[in-house]
Amino acid sequence: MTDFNPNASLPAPSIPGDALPPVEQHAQQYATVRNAHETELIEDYVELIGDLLAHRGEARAADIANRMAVSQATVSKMIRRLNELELVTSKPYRSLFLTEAGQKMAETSRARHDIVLHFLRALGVRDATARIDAEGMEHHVSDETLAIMQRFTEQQQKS
Amino acid sequence: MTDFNPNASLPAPSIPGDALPPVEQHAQQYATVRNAHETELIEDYVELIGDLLAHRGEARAADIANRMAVSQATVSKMIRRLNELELVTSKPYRSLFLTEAGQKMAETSRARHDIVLHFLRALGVRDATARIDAEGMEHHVSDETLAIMQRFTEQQQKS
DNA sequence: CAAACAGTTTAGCCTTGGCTAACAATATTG
DNA sequence: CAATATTGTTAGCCAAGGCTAAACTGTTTG
Repeated sequence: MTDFNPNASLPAPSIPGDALPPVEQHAQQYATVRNAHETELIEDYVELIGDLLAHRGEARAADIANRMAVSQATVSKMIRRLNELELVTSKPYRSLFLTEAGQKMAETSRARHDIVLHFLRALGVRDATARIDAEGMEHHVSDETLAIMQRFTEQQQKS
Repeated sequence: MTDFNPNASLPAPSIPGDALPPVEQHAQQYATVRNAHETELIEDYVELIGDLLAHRGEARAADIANRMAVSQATVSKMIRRLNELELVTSKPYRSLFLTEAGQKMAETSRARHDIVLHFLRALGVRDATARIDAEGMEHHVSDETLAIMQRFTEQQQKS
């Protein structure tokens, strides 16, 4: 460590208490995030398919492509994966449907999503912003935090 | 739409107000998330490098690999990208340093991260959980929400 | 000061999740 | 009912972000 350090001055360790977490814990944080990323897209698809079925009665690849702002080819490929994972059933040129497992996942995702969305609104975030943030955040909120968010929202509504 | 619909009954549209958002808005949500994903890892690296420099005086590939729970090869490849993006400077086999742009990004990320972390703690989330959640959430929280979180945390501390 | 160890880089592989272009099937409509 | 429009699929491309194995550099130490 005899290197000249051009960053030596800033950013200064703002708060002494904010030292680096121990390596194992730090590693755990990143690993958890990476893990979430793997399932996140799958969940988004399943959740959207569930919503389309609930609100429209059918879920077509074209709708998904439009709503996700993604090409139909991408959706088609993804549907194959969802099939392999046994989350959806699909006949070519027909609406998609969710398997048992798919429905369970859709409900869980939807519930998560709603809790986060309602929480953000209860906090005072504008609706459009809340929707965007919720979409990104939902996969990274632990059950513990989720429970707290729900409680907060309920309390807010009472007053 | 003459298909038999095995999912017709559930999940029922729980709240009438929770209809699907208009296509453009919906698409915007997903696009924003996809966009965040592209920069997210970069920001994590830069933020971590900044932290290592601040707390340890140097940032070596091996430390990053350990803290991110990722192979050194992966870090090495990533550092090449960060170099191309002119966020870090590196001489082979020497500690990394941040460029101007890198420092700015590190500070912004750090600030974001801290706001989310302190907010979660103020909400009542346990420290270990808050750290994990913050790591995942930080890239998906809009400036608007961030401001609200900060205000909330301050209020909480006053009482 | 040579050998061993630690740290770094490179090469080459894999999967994911995008894309476009070309083709195939279904639906709509003149 | 044929032509056209819409929708879905396939093939083949790309970049990102992982990995292991092997080669190389630098440091430490017997």
